[in-house]
Amino acid sequence: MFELDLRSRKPIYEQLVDKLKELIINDVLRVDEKLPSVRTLAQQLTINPNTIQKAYRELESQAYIYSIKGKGSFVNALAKNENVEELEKMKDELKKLIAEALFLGLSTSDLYSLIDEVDDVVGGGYTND
Amino acid sequence: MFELDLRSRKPIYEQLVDKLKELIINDVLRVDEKLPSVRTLAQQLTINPNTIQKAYRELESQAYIYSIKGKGSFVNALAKNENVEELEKMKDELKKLIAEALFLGLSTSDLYSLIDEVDDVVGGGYTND
DNA sequence: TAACTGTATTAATATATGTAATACAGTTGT
DNA sequence: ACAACTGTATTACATATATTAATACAGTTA
Repeated sequence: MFELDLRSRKPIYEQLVDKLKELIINDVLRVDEKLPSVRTLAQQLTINPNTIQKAYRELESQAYIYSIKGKGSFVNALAKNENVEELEKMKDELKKLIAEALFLGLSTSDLYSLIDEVDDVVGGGYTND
Repeated sequence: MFELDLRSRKPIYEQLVDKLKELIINDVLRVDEKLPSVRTLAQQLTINPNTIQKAYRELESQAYIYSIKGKGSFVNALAKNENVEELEKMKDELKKLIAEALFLGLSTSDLYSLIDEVDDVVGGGYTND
């Protein structure tokens, strides 16, 4: 399904969260699609089930997935704009990064291009104009 | 000078790096201006000098400051576009965040606005058109 | 020389991360 | 009902990282 860098200083569960978000965002994992079970994925990646669970719990708290005891974990039909808190965090993070990028020499048009580039990839299906 | 959240899960030295970057980027700390000494700042913030040093070392490795033994640490006259490696990292991070932001419901025009907003604050003096 | 700078090292401690083993509860298909 | 699967929780242990502490060395400055 994907690969992890076990030697990275970045915690495994964080890598997992990032990768799964990526798959969900890029529509590789579709709404209501079942994710691998905690134990199955742990076996595939040869890491501990608890670590998977930690990642899933984090994804659930961010409303990317939902879990049902006995059934499994599934991709959430994400309510756009519902997660106001997450969205504000996101904006703050973006501002910081943008300021830093401008400082390092990127131009505003460089940044515009970056947005368009990403928007093309994700299909633009998420914009609410 | 600034405040830290000692209870945060984010390491103190990382908070320090972020805050100091912010001050440098927003021109509060100017080129060649002397930063507080390791020991002074440690005393002001009531944290350990080693923690300050760790932050300063990180800032130095990212070319935001330079340090001279016996004299002090100073804001660097940052060579724009020089730090190619940092810039690529930056772009990758930005792409991830942008994809996530679009997914969470932000529109491309929301993101454009965000860029303009930040650009106004930092004065636009860093764009290389 | 005294008092300041950055830098380095070693040790002790606390917290975070990951593994391991085990248990409990809900679902599904036989 | 049962077996085999799901998520979830707990406890313990090992390891890595973060932080403090004490101390030392080297360069600068008045």
